Amino acid sequence: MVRVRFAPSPTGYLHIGGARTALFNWMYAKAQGGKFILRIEDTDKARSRVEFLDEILDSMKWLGLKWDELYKQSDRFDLYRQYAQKLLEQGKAYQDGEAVLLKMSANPARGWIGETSPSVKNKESDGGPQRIIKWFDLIRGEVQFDTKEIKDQVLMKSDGSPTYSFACVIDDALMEISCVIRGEDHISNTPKQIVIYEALGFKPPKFAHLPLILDDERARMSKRAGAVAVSDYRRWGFLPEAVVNYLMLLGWSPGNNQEKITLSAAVKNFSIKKINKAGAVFSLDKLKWLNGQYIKEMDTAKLAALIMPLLKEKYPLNGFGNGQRLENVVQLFKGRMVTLTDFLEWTDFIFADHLQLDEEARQKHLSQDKSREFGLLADALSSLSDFNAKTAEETFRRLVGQWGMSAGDLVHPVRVALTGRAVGPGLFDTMAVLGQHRTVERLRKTFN
RNA sequence: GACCCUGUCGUCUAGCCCGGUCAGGACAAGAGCUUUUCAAGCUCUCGGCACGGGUUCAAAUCCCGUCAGGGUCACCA
Repeated sequence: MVRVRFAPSPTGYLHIGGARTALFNWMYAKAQGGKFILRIEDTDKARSRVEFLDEILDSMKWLGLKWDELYKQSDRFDLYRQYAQKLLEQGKAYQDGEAVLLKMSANPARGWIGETSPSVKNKESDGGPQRIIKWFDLIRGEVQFDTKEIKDQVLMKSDGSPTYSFACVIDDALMEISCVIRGEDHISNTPKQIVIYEALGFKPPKFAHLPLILDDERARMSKRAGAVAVSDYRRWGFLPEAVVNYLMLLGWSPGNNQEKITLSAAVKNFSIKKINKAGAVFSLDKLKWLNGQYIKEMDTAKLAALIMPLLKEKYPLNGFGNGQRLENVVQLFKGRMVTLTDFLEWTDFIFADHLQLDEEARQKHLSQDKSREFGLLADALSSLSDFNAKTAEETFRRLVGQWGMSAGDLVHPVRVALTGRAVGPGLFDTMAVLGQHRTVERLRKTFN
């Protein structure tokens, strides 16, 4: 039975790298028909906070990574104490003040490793029992460390709480984790933990160490390098499907040149052996591109439903009429949005109380007086009994033709007059979405 | 510094295990088409096997070395 776990510590928000670790664990569990376990490593009481726990859980749900079992290490302190006591009694650990340490080197007491593992080659060198610890990493192949690199490790801290490695080993063993999939930054923890497994008499699980996500400087992504919290991406208007899709492509590939791929399709294709060894630089550009693809292909009504709460937040007093009108606006901007928040930025001319005129656009397109044309166009448009993009365009082109102007001569000034900007979607679709009343009104007010 | 991990276009990657297809795709960049603007879309272009030795008829692929980058060295996780 495949059982994997993701073990975040609630001392900060869910990191984008952590999210990818969770994702690979989740995909592996699903691909193997196993269980995905979420374990909260809150042994550091001083740094752990409930707000962070809530945020992590929220982000996991948002990403769609549901867990089968949930544990908190703070509920299990008795367990860790019992195992520490056992090691003490067996002489494999010793006490230093209130802390409990695992015996490893010659000092203060000769190592137990040589005695309990007669099969391995022991070599007396600088005073300590020495051997090579190796494991077959599912991603990296064979990795080995010399025990002389490992010092006596603290198992239980002076305050009675377990250290990371001790709690981690006990939990992974007791929760019957079959494979530990975690970041590359844990490689050097692995031999230390294998030693603890042995001391406890547990069989170590398989290990798979994921490459790290790097920043532009090729260093591990950190808070100071920009956005690392999953919740930041959510707030900026990224879709969970896009974030998940992007993250899975960092260090893994379905192998068929497919870039846009759903979680369920990825699971079908997933193989831990196809995960890369080298760190991957995070590219916001590519994430944005993917997000834009998801938005373009999303059902308009669904997209409108995602945008509605954002609009209500920005314009608390606006009623937004019926859903159909919002859908029309969404339809108009869908093809050009990269994030959900782009929509808010571009549609203020529809939802805000007052039109904001971009100064540069005004100077470029409205500096010449076009009050005669605007007035006649407004009259013609207001007399339309069926006002829509098609009839507005016909009216517009007819007048422009009569005046011997080219369409462009009037299109740009009118766009600025209606939207406040020089750029935007097609003018007649914009008019349709703005509505007859406001279109006419803005045309009449522009030069008066 | 010690130990460990890694090295294919600027970036993410396919290919590597089982040597032989102009080293394929995507993002970004550049050009064009389309067009009432900006995007989008479509087409094209640019650009890479870190370096040096081997092995071999043949090396991105196998072996060795060098260099470069990263990670870890807590009573933090």
